Amino acid sequence: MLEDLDREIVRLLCRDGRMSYTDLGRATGLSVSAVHQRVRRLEQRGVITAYAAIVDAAEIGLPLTAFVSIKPIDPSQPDDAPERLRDLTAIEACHSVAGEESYLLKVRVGTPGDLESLLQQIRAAANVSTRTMVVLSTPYEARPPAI
Amino acid sequence: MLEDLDREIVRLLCRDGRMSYTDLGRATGLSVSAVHQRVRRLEQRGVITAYAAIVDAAEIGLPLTAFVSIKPIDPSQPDDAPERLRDLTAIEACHSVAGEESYLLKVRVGTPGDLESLLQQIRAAANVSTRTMVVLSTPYEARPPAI
DNA sequence: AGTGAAAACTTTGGTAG
DNA sequence: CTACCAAAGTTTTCACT
Repeated sequence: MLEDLDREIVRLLCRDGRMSYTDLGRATGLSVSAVHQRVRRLEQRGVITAYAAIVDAAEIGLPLTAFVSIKPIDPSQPDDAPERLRDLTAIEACHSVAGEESYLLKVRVGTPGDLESLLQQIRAAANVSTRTMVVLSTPYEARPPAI
Repeated sequence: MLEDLDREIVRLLCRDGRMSYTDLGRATGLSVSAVHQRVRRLEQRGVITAYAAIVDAAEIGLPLTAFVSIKPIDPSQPDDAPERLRDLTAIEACHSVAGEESYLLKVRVGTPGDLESLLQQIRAAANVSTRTMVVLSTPYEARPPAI
């Protein structure tokens, strides 16, 4: 699926997305231009999809995280909940899941009041019922994959 | 909580973690050194905690994502599940949650067989029962916060 | 696929407004 | 806090293997 050198490059960039090609070259035993070419290929193939700063949500005014699972109220309607919810930027992720409920959303807001109004918006926009798991603390998150 | 300029810098770096200080300066109207200093301060204050490449999990051999909620079998025992589970690198995130269950884990594995053995390891390591929501597809994920 | 080298650009630290 | 400068380092492209 992925060659050893590429795996190692991806592994390093998951741990430090700003690592320089010089350092990647040193770490992999490749020249700067060889690493550069491999990284570009990984980006083009869609293995690496983006680079991002990881931020402490509480520090940017979003101290309240929750997981919201949703269930259609009328299961005969077409299921386009992800598109209907796309503009609610408090929703960080939307996963289609097997089981009782149809989607699991991860949301981040500032206050319980914000969560309440977000849930109302979700229910109205997607015609769904919601079940909410409020996050009390996050021992760890966004750990790099074991590759 | 966070000044307008800092908010804008954080916003830009969440969208492109490899953006140069030169470009951040252009985007914010600051000089390179002013941006540089602000970014360093944001890192030191713990607002920006890391930079990471975002990777397509399927492309690196982890096509199966699941959310596993866990409940202690013996609620009188001390609750140190996060530490007991820390070495299971297939666990990407661990959130303490309000409600029926005590933690919600996000896990990534290669195959259903890997998920089965991971669940056994989770139950054995933390003395918990598990409930698993298998992810069928992910319309979106890791969207940058709305700040 | 890989290397090495040159030009353009970025980072970083000092100094000063 | 911000700006400017200059040295050191990095990125990017290209010719060659």
